[in-house]
Amino acid sequence: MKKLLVILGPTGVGKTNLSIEIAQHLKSPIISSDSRQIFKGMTIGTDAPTAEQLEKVTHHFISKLAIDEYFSASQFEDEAIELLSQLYLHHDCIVMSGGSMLYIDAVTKGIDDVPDIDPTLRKQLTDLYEKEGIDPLRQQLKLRDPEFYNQVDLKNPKRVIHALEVCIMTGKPYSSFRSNTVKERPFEIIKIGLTRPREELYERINTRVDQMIERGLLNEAKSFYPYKHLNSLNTVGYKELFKYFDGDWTLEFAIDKIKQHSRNYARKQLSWFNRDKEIHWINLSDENVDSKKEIIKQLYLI
RNA sequence: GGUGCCAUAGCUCAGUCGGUAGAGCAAAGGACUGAAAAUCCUUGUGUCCCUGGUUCGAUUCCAGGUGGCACCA
Repeated sequence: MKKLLVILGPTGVGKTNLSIEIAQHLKSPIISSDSRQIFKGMTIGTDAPTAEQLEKVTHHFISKLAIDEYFSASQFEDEAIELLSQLYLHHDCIVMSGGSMLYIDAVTKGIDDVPDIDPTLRKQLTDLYEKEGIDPLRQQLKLRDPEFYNQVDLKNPKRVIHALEVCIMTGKPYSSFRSNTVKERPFEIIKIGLTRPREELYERINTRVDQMIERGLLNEAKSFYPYKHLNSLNTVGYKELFKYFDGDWTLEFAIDKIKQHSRNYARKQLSWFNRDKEIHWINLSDENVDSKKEIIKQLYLI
């Protein structure tokens, strides 16, 4: 059976380099599961693979979209699954690497099919939320989908809005689309989680941010400043610099915030990954372990 | 050297008319099914600077000390 080797882990742990080594060893391309590296030009701020690294191994879903293009975890699922079916014609094992939790789950577990949402409707509901708060949205959801109303985090506007827009769009309760099942894939999935001691990870994140600044993150962010309202740019490393460009923050403060928010993101990723019992963890700070060999070993154990 | 003000959570500070204390930020933990680097939730014991005095009881009042800031010499 064909295999999908998923290499995941918190930001800054060292996924990119190790993934390239593994992919070269397996003669596999890399499918990136990163919701921000997929956008063109966001290279320094997302620490996307460099031109040199891209030359070593073919990467998919890197610098693929313009920053104003809509994309979702579900689209990623469809496109990645389709791509995999083609790649498996010539490969037995494909490497997928990245840290976007929902994107990884979309491919490995699947996301339920929900009809496309009309952007006008989303805008309407978002406007309503901004004008009148979340209460009217909750009330509507309670009427249209009492089941989901009882499960959802009612304080989270994105969840409530999304459920409601599906209800309105389809005339059916959102919960009727939720199957709560893991999709069967025609390939085996091996998940390798890369980790490091918390302090070490944070140190790496901090120094990486300083390096991004040296590599020219300011110019990169400045070129996106006119598009700062786009979802793609609601991203750590950019949104803080926009505050600096706005004159709200000093540069020093903005850089500290990038570090802080990157650390918070890493913590959040770990929190998500920790409940996935299928992940085989490798501690990259453990010098007694040859990480590459360990991953290859895991690949053939399964 | 003199005078005044300040000293409380990792940081900035509030407060206790004397009964051992609480906000914001930070931090930690968690949730997560088509925006996910997004969005949201939960969590506050700390020699209340030190020593002595008054008091049943002091972080709170008083005295001295130490440190910081300001002003006057």
